[in-house]
Amino acid sequence: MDTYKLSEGALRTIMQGGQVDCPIMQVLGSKKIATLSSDKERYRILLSDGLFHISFAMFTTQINEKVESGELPMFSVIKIKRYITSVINNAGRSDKYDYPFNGGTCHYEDLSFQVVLVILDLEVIASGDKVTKKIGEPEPLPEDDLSNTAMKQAPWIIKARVTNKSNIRTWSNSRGEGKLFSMDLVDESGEIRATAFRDLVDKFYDYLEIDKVYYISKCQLKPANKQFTSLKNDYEMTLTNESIIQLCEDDVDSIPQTQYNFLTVDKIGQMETGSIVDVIGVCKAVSDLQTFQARSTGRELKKKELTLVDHTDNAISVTLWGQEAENFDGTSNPIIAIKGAKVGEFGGGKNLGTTMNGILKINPDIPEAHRLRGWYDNSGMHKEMKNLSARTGGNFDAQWMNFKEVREQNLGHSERGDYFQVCATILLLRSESILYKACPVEECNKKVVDMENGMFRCEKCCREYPNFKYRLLGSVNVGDFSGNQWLSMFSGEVEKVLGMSAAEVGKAYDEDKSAMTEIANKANFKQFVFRCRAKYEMYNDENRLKTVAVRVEPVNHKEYNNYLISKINQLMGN
DNA sequence: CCCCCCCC
Repeated sequence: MDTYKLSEGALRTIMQGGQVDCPIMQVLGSKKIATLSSDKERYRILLSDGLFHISFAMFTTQINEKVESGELPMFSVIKIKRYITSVINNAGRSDKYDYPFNGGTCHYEDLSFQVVLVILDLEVIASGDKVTKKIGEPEPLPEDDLSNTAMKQAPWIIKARVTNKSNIRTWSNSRGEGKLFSMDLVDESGEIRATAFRDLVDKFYDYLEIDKVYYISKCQLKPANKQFTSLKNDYEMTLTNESIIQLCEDDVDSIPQTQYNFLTVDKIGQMETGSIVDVIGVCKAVSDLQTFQARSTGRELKKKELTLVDHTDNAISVTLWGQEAENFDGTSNPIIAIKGAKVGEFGGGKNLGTTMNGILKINPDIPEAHRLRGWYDNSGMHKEMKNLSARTGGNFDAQWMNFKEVREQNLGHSERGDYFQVCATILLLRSESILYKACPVEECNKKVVDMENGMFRCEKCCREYPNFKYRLLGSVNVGDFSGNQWLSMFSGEVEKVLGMSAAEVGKAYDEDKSAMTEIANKANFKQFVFRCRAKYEMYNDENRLKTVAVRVEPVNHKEYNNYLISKINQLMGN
């Protein structure tokens, strides 16, 4: 009689998630099993690798035919050419399980599952009729290994630490109303956000505590909206009626605490307004608590502004709100770590604000904090910082508007002018007086008088120069769906609109004085975002509204669409 | 299914 060498130990490797290439195994038995969802027959196979055996191997339907046609009698030796392991849910079996997990134990009463080996393709090495007996003395694969595998492979169970939990919030909009809370979860592999709605809030909110570790199973996964989270995960979880959450008190040290993706302060200066970032720095200064009314809601708001600095020698203002502001004490220059701070803009400077989803920690016990402590106490505290929140003056906060709103709101009466930005199309750029000869002095730009003797006189500098520089002056009619408006622009903005430098336009003029119309026409029907300052100014004894496009930029469609969407929501009363 | 997070 022939002897057959089986792949001893292969089952343990496979059932623990490992790979074995074409293992040789022996079929020790098969049993028809009832299936609810399929009308096809299924077989549960007792399978041996000579060392261990398992009783929950399965064949695909095609291979089942081999069983039925008698090609796989008991004791057959097979080469498994393709296989997968899968977890099936035995809900309803109501077994009590103590699942060993990462050295600890997890108790489940209502959750039961099984890892099965599904054989996709096989080759019969020897028919059982020929082999006729069990090879070796295989024992059942130890339960511990299986349970571990089940825990690791089941996509619907995680062991994670709750690093943040929101307040319960209610909402009401056209799609309905309800309440919700969300939490941040962290395990060795990463982080994810989970949200519970409506009655699941009552079911789980009090049970879940920040910093504790839980087994969480059977949640829905959906793509995460990156706009609203700084967590590094493409998905987020939604709790369902099936979800099971179980406190885990053993072996929780291996589950990490909050995971940060810190940006240094200098980098925050380059972030777009509205982005969500993690930051760590030293609280160099803190304002008093300020109380004021929100203009939009009339609600009383409380805030504290602190100045955060780091080893890049940059400083940024961070606004804390409400309770967090009231409780904050920055007198000892603590290290502040914030996960999920929102980048804002004011007067051309950048700032940060804490948000509902963010976490603020004071003097956290993490390496970055210790490094910053050392840096600040040794040298940082004496250094001069570049303040990213400083108002640059050239870049004022500008509300999105359309021209109808500009007209209706009667802008231009304030001392420093009223700023707005509008997405509009150039209808006409006047070609007359578009070009002028300006003082060659860097910062002057005053129009010079041609002395007709090769010299150019600047009235501002009270000097004559042998040269001049060309500059542009724009008078442009721009329109959107609601109206149009004459704007004036200085040289740099006209250059952007024309896609030509002032020197190039000047050269074209020198070569052909009639070229200006054609050049000005290049601007027509181009679309830009015009950031404008409207201000009433006296002109020939007449108080006239002057609107200057202080900055012309290509349309940032993402930002503009966000504005339009919020506008639509407003109109719908959301 | 939320996603408002405020002010100068």
